[in-house]
Amino acid sequence: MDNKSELPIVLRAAYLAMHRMSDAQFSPLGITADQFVLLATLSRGTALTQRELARRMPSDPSTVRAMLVLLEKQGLVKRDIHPSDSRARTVTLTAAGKRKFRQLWDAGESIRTKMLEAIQPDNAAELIGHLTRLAEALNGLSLYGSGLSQTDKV
Amino acid sequence: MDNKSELPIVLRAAYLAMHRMSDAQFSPLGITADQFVLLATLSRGTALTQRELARRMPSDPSTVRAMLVLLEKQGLVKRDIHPSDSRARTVTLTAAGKRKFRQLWDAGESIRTKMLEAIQPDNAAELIGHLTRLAEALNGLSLYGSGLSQTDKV
DNA sequence: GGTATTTCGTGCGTATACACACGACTTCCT
DNA sequence: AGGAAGTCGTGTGTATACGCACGAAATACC
Repeated sequence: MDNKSELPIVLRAAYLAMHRMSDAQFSPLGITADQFVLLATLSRGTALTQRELARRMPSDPSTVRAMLVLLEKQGLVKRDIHPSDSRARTVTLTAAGKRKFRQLWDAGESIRTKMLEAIQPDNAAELIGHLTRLAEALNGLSLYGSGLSQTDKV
Repeated sequence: MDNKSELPIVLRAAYLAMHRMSDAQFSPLGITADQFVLLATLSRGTALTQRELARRMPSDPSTVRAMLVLLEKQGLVKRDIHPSDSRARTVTLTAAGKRKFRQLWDAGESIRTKMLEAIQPDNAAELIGHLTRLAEALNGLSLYGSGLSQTDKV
């Protein structure tokens, strides 16, 4: 099988493996891998709208809503009405949410370390570059460069 | 954000982008991205059991079962009782399944090309190697302590 | 200003992903 | 042989992922 055919397969395999391991690692804390991504995204941006949160994850707005409902039940996030746009709702981490995220971050350290070691740390920057370009090409737009409110670090 | 923290994020972004794009591309043919993976796996192995099929995808046996039920309804796969093990069922592509897979393969060519171009073809082998090692490391990762649980399948 | 368009969140439907438990069957061990 | 242990497929439950359609509200346009 040539490279062109194999690339999608190994990309899928690597992601699913990471996802499974993350789910298992976070499970004792009552959080899924995807919920961790949401919390992490929230921890880096304040009072995001659901739409903007979905764009940054990246994920679908209706998926994000379902996740927020569950996280709200656990008291980890809070949804308020947007101050200037009554259609929108702003999402923020609660104190419990921030605390939980710190625990999750620590719990995930072993996975991040394992990943970095697997590819040899020297290759990380390059791999990240490739994956980023891959995502950009497939999305047809830049993940970090285009459009909307772009107020934080890149 | 350092490399260690960013790698999981871009891996996720790249996979989801590929998955979304594939779903959109295959949708006119009535097939999902994951169903394509299943059909592709079947096209490379004859009379696999559901378990073996799940292992190769890789995916969960119960997920594979649900997918097979749908694909069977479409007449693309066939499930027979295993000749020597009455617990198991062997799965094969029907003629319609093979035909559909060829169409899907062609329909997916543009995505594979786009992916290869995004990373520059010269880097493909290296990227594949990194992702493969990533998946292997994560699949063999023990949750408790420094593990020695090994995946020792063929 | 008033209307057309766009955007936001919601709700619904389908398909994955995986854990877990269960019954049926096979294999292993003695 | 016969019981114990492992394996296969099934069924159920929860959480994503995403498309689509809806009502409400903001924005654009004339």
